[in-house]
Amino acid sequence: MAIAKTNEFEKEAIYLADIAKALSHPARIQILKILTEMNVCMCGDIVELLPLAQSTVSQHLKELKRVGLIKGDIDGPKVCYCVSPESLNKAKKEFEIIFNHYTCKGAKSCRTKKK
Amino acid sequence: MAIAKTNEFEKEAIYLADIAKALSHPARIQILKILTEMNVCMCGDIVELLPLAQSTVSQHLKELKRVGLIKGDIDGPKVCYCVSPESLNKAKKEFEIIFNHYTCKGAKSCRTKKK
DNA sequence: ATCGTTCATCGTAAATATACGATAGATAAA
DNA sequence: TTTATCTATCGTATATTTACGATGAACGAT
Repeated sequence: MAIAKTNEFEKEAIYLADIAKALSHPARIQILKILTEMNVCMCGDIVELLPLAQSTVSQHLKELKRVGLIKGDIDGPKVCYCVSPESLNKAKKEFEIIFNHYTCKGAKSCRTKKK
Repeated sequence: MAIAKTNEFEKEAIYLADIAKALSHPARIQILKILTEMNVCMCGDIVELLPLAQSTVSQHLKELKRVGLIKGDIDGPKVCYCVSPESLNKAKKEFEIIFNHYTCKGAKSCRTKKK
């Protein structure tokens, strides 16, 4: 990537991009779905539901944990995963801000301003 | 990436992940913001507002175009970019579905089911 | 026809992401 | 203590992303 310029952008943009990155793989979207639909949260259960190896699923879980969207409680040899309602709510609100902001104002097409 | 397993996931998850990927870089978040705040849409304007070379900005614009979040109208030697309200709205609704779905149901913590 | 402007694309380099098997650590059960 | 189970991490291979400069294509203006 040559030299990452990540730090030269706006804080809000960096936060949103980071959440979006965590959501940018189908496996991670499905993991979020699984974690809420079943309230069983074991890694092994998820592995059975996805076409991926255990180690790969573990990596995806780690990425979701990194941004705080899920939590993992150690329960003996198992780890019990669940979504974090707080951070999911925060992300929801942040995304609403861009989406609403942009959809409200952005209706004017380029075509209209051709001089 | 070894062999991409992208096609073995659910359709909705693939779509959402793809939109999220397009939003997963601060530059692209800021581009969306710029395109709606100013209704001037030239690539050159955006280049001046971001710490990136023209060719890099062009690549980011291409990615946003790929998923349909923005459109580019050719206007002589210039290209006039603007957001696509329709596809932005669609993305907004899809994200609401996961976020609402997940935040409504997912409140139960792992801790509660320890047997 | 030539020049300047605007933008996309090409070529390339380096960083990240994705995926797997193998292994290690932690705990429950025997 | 030994064994089985569950998960994280390591090492590794390959694909993708990010970034830049250079070049090329399209157009307006001279």
